[in-house]
Amino acid sequence: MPELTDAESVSTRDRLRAAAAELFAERGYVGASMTGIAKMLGLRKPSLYNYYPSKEELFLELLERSLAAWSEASGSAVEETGSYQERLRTHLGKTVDFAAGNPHAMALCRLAVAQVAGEFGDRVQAHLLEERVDYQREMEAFFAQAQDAGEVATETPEVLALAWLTFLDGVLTHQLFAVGERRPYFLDHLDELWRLFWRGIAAHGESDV
Amino acid sequence: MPELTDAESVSTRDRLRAAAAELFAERGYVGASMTGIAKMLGLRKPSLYNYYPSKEELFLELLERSLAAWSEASGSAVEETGSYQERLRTHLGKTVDFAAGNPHAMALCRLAVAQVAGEFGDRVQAHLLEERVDYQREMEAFFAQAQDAGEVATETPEVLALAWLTFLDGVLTHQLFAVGERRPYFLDHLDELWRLFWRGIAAHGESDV
DNA sequence: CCTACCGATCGGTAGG
DNA sequence: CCTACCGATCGGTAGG
Repeated sequence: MPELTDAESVSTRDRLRAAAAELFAERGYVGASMTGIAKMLGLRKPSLYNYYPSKEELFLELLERSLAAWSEASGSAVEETGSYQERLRTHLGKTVDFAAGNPHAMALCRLAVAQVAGEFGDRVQAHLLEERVDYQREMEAFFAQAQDAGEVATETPEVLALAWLTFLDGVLTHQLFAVGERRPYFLDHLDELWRLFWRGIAAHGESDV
Repeated sequence: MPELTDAESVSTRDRLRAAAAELFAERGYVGASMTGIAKMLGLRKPSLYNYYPSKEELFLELLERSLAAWSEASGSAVEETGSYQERLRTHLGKTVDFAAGNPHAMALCRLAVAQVAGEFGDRVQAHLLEERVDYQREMEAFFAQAQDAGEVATETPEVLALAWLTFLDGVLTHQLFAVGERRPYFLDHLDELWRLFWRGIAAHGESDV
C-alpha cells in the first residue's frame, strides 16, 4: 500500500502503471525489465522502487486492476434490462469494447495463466482462476434465470455458462490476434457471430412457459 | 538445418526439443534460459549449441514442428467421410485430443502471438498468423461445401469459418486454463458444447435441396 | 561433450 | 529523484 504524497506523484504512479502494463503485455513477465519501464517514463530504474517495492508487486497490482476494470466495464449481465437475449448481447458488446480499448489488460491475463514461473507464478495463476470461476458462477445464475423465463435451451445452466465462456474466449482470441490492426476485421462480423451463438443456445421452437 | 551424425545424437536432439518446449511453455521465451534447458538434460549450456545455433532458431523450429504436428494430428475436415456434421465433429475431437496430449505445442503458439519481442518476434508472429489464415481459408472451403449440401445455415462461408474458429479457440482456452488438471473438467461437457455450437450453425428447419 | 570466459543486463539496495 | 554498485544470470564464443 504505497502512500500518496501529492498530485504529481500520483500522476507519475499512473504513468508507471501504464508503461509497465504495455511492456509486460509486449514482452511477457520476464522479458519486461524494470530498466525498460523506467526508460519509457524518462526515469532511471531505482526511481521505480519509490512506487512499488518489487517487480512482483507491480505486476500483481496491474493484474488486479485489469481484472477489476474489466469486470466493471463489462457490467453484470444479470442487472441489465430487457430480455435475457438483449442483456447478454449488451454484456458481450461491453466486454469486447473494453478488450478493444484495453489490449494490455487482456494480454496481462493471458500472461498470468501460464507464463509466470515459480511460487509467484502459482499465486498469480490461482488468483486468475478464482476470478474466472466467480464469473462462471455468475453466468450460471444468469442462465438459470433465462431458462426459467423460457428463453434458452434446457441444457443445465452449467453447460450454458460453459458455452458462453467458450464463445467469449473465442471472440477475445480473435482480438488477441488482431493486435496491430487499427480496425480488427472480425468486429465487422461480431453481430453475425453473436446471432449464430444465440441460435445455438436459444430455446427450441415450442415455448414451455 | 543441423546435420545428423548418428542415432544417439538424434535422440539427444529429440530430448533437447522436448525439454525446450516444456520450459518455453512454462516460462515464456525470455524466461526460459538455455542453461535451464541444458540442466533438464544433465548437460551444460554450451553443449546445446552443437544442436541449434541460437535460442531463436531453437524456438522457431519448435514452433514450426508444433504447428505441423497439430495440423497433421487434427486432420483435414474436408477429407473425412460421412456428413459434414460428422466430419467437423471428428475434426474437433482430433484437435482437442492433440491439444490435451501436447499442451506445450499449444502454449508455444500462444506465446508466439504476442510475447516474443523485437524483429524476431515480428517474424514469429507473422509466421503464426499466416498459418492461421491458411486454416481459416481451408475451413471456408469446407463450409462452402457443407452449404451446398444443405447442412449449414445460409451465412457466408467466411462467417461460418469465423464462427468455427471462435468456437475452437474458446475450447482451446478452456484447455489452457486446465493445465495441471489431470482430467480437464470441461472435457466431460465437450459433446454438449459441440451440440450447442452445431445447432447455431446448422441449416434452418426447411431443407432447400 | 566440457571448462573458462565474454560483455550485457537482470532485480534490487545504499546512500544521498 | 539520482549515481554507484551488488551478486546473479543472460545468450553466446573460444578452444579443446
